[in-house]
Amino acid sequence: MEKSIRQPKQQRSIDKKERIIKAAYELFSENGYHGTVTSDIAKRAGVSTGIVYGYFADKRDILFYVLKIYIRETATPVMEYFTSVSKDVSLEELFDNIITVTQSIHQKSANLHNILHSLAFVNEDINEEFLHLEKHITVSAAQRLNEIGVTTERLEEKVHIAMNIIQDYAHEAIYDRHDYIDYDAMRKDVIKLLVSLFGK
Amino acid sequence: MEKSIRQPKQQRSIDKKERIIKAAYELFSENGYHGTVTSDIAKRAGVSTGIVYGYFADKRDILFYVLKIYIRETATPVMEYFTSVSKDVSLEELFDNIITVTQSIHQKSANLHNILHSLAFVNEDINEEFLHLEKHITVSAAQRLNEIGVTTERLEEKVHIAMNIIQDYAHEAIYDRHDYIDYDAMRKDVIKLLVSLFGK
Amino acid sequence: MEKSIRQPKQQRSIDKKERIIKAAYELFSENGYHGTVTSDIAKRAGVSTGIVYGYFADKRDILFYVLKIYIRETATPVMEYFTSVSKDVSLEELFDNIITVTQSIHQKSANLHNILHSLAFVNEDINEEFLHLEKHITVSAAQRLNEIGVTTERLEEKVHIAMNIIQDYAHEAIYDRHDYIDYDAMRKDVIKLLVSLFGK
Amino acid sequence: MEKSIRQPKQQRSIDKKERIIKAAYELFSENGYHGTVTSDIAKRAGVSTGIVYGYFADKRDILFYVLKIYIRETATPVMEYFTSVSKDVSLEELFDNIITVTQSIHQKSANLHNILHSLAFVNEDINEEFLHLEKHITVSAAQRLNEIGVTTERLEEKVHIAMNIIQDYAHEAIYDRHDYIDYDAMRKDVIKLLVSLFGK
DNA sequence: TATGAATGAGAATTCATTCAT
DNA sequence: CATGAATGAATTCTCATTCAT
Repeated sequence: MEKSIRQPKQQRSIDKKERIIKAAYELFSENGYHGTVTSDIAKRAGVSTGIVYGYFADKRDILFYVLKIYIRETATPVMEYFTSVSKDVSLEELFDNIITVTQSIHQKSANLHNILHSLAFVNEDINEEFLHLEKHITVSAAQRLNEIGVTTERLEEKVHIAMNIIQDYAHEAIYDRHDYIDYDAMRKDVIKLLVSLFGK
Repeated sequence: MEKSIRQPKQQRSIDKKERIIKAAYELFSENGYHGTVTSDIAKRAGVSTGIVYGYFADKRDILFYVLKIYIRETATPVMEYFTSVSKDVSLEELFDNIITVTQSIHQKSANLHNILHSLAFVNEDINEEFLHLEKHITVSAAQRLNEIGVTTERLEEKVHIAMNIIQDYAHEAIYDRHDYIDYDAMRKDVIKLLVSLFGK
Repeated sequence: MEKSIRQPKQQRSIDKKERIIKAAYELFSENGYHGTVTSDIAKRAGVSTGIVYGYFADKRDILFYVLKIYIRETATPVMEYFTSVSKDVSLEELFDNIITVTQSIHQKSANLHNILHSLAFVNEDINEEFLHLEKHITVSAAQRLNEIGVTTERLEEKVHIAMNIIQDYAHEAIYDRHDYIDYDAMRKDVIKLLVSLFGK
Repeated sequence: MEKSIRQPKQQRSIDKKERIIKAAYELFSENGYHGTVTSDIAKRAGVSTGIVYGYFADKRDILFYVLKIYIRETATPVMEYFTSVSKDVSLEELFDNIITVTQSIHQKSANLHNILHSLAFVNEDINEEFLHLEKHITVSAAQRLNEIGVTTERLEEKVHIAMNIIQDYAHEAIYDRHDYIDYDAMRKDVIKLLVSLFGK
């Protein structure tokens, strides 16, 4: 007796499915996965509890869709910047812009970032998805850097390091807010460091 | 109706409290906070379910103690290394050793690391604790680096950056295991980068 | 706010109502009443969920119609045999044939038989229907046996007993399949017993 | 993370487990399995909903225990009668007594009988249990009849037939209550028939 | 102090039935 | 008449916390 998940064809239904995902996205960000109950998702989406299970197999399935949105939102802006950037951009400018983009992403979803990452430990599917995302970004970024003239060895390893540095900075600058840290000064150090990472 | 949490004076009681914390530490690492039920903590600690609430206000309180242990275990080895290291150590050697130490820490508690960090979003107390830890390490490390002869400006900002790089590397090297990444080569890049961060 | 159940006049509608009953019949047989969900009935009938409630008051109402079909299918073949059988048939042959007929009925609806009977306990209407069916068969059979020359006293009581024996045998022979029972030999015993029940 | 079902050692606990089974027994009899909700079982047993799942894996597990009680209650009195009866009892008396015993059993659990039997169609475990019960009774009864001097062939087949006749009679006499049937007269016919089944 | 059985509020999920289109 | 998405009450089961012993 298989459970059939509605495949929304009508625009109205698509809207509804997306409203549910959006509501879950917000609530997971605010209260975590375990701190969010399905009926609240439904309520915020403006639908009944029942219909949630018309669109999703279970609560975890909703999480999975949220994860996909998160990944899309995370990856897209950086990728777009990479593809749009001129080949003779300076490394300083390149990283400065990437940090800006990354920060704006973090602004809206840094909570979710950690929540999803911590779930990745318990859930193999989520972990897979993150690994895949990282690979995608790393490979693309490495290729693009190469086109831009970065010819250093072990480009992928360096991209990984760079990604981490950028994300950590973006994260810190938004959240941690240690009062003894000057985040603007720190940003300059970060950029200088990144340049030295890829420079000769 | 005041709820009095036992302040264990007897050694037996101290042992018991610590056994509970240890059991929780392990189970939270293995299954996450929400994947761990209190009775299992009690069982692993070899005590009754009820007595857990003699030593802790509630489940979250246990988490808090686990966090403290985690922080102690995380901070101590690095701090110890710093205080024991000779003043004329090279930056390469210094960072190489710190990475080694950090990796051995992550080896046993990387799961918990993320679990705790994701809970920090929902729980202000936990967040405070992490901020405090970071400050402590940053300040101490900066001071020690200064003694060693690192005289660069904005030392604390740089220490922050360095901490992040080291932790990310340790984390990646243990978990992510992308097959297209050579983690030993990456390590060399990381060290070089750290040296360039603090070097002139 | 009267809920009006459609009285289908159009042939198309009659078909549809019957398709629903048929689908329910099949699904109740396969999965029981509680194991069948209305939307599956609709799906198998090739109609929408909603229209089911155009033809039936509620799920129980469908069951009631299924019951009627079941009763018709159960009673008809035996009754037909009785009316068609020659007056000078031997009791052996008579019962042998009735067993054959009963078995072919059970073949297709023995599951439903039990499912309906167990629901009869909870639902008075269903119980009534069964009592009525039994009465109908008993009276008709008794009369026919009389015509055939069976003149024993308390014919109706004996018919009841006979009905039970035949149904149990048919049921056992199809389902129970104890490996220590020889069902063909058993059948001979049953027939002999039935003959002795009505014989002098 | 296995779910541990309490194995009650204390008498108090045993009482409680049995109270739950008893409550379920009654409620299943009254309203069927699907018509009974777990919280009602708890309520009637005078316990909390939660503790029910301390003693039973799930609702179906309770059913299984009820089934075992039912089977014990059903089998025991007949078996006891068989073992206690004198070897030179007449078949008339033997069957008369068995009918009496069977009737008293049905008096209290005829509803449950059908409810369980209908669940047996959907649940293989329950079906197994019933087959096993039938085999047990059949074999024991056949053996005992043999000791009493019944030497007819195919004894087990005949015992099966007899069991069915007796149970149907007991059931009818209690429930059906067709007004055109004289159940006392019917009883005499049943006994005569049973005697003729085993007699020479 | 210690036990572990007991509590009961709360969470996920289902499904008969309704209703907007 | 027909559709099938939507509703929401009801149900099973869990687990942090309490309490009788």
